[in-house]
Amino acid sequence: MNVRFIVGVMARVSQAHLDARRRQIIEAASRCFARNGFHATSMQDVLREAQLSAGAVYRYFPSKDALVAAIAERAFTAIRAAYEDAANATPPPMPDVLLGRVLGRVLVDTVPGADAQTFARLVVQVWTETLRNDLLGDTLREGYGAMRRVWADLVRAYREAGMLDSDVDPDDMARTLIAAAQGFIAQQALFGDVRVEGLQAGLRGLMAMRDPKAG
Amino acid sequence: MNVRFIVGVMARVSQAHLDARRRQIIEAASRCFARNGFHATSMQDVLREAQLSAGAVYRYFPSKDALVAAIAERAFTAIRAAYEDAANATPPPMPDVLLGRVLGRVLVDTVPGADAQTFARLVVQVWTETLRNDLLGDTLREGYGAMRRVWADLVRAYREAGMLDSDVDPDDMARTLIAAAQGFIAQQALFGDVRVEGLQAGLRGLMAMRDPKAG
DNA sequence: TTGTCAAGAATGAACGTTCGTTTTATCGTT
DNA sequence: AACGATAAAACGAACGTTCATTCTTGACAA
Repeated sequence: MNVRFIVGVMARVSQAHLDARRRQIIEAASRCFARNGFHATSMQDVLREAQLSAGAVYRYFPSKDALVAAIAERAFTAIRAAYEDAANATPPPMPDVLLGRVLGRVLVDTVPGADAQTFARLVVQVWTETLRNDLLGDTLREGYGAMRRVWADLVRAYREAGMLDSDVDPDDMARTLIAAAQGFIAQQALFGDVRVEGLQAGLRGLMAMRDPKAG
Repeated sequence: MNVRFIVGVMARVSQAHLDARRRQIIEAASRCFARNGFHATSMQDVLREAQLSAGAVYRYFPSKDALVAAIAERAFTAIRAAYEDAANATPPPMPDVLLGRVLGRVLVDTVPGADAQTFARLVVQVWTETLRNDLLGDTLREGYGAMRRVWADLVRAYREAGMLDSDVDPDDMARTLIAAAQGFIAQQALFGDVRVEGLQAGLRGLMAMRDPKAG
């Protein structure tokens, strides 16, 4: 018995070909899913978009669910990286700069092939899928929890640097900043006419507010 | 010939009964759709949840799409009313109070039968449906545009009252406030452990920030 | 008040279609 | 020639919807 039977025989096409096919499928499916959602998109739709047959696609992904999971994980990874990179900057940038970096990276850099709105739509579709897929839900909650902790540390750094005149709970403020980012992504998905600079201006406006009735 | 043949005979059951049935179907379907989304929920699921037969449901709604549309419109109406009521208060409340009123009303008052997370999940599902249903998409964009105008006026009122030390574009700031609300709804849907008071604290934290490098 | 009856309300099995997936045949590379 | 990669047809299952039928309601005659 040849050892190659254990480790597998050489593939008939190059690894680069296999990788390219896989990416071709994922990108075509992403476009379909962003457009119509995971469940209103049929495998036939994906096959047509990828210009591939059923047999070809099912060689790379064992099921539609696996394809959905792969695409969701891809989105998770991109978003989490963007959030963490932005938070790692020292000294901590002001919220408008911080969110600008996160959203600039998420909506522009992560998907070179697709436009920002397509990716934003995919993100919203992934949100809904996490509501019914416990595995995806756990992944999302885990990532969100980690992000909240990192950003809460950032809020503490604001206070220590004298940039924040308030004893606000760092976790509350982290959640609020993340909510602003999520809302921006939702608007990008739903309306498509948003600019990161607009959100940044709005945040600076909020930071410039004061209550005349307060001390 | 009796005149009743012209205006139609009396209904065999009371209008109250018909209204109750219709509400029963809508609420059962809302629970299903919030749980699994519009397309991963089968009519059989809805029938089971409503404890009704197919024929009964199809007497009240001509198709699944019509049921989806009715539920989406219902969510639109509730949300738009919450936003506009909050903005009509004079003098304009600070953003934390404003968003607290919107979200308190949207997530608590609008759906007495369902809990806040169920309604939030339904809202996110409606978002994704507007991406593929042009009719719903137009309704959403129309409502969002109206909301932006109302809230931009509110930002102008802030400035005139001396509560906002910035020449920020009112529309940018309106979008940002709405984004915060949308992000909160997303978090309520996805994680379910959010409190409106937390968002309000976070907004007050943002308003208490200042850049030591700036003038 | 009670009994009768037409019509509306509700049922659930069955329909045609489309789904995700599998199987079979062909192509292309080594 | 051999075998993996792809195409294309075909599969059972599940979908939304329909329809022949049964149940229920309420007006009206007695």
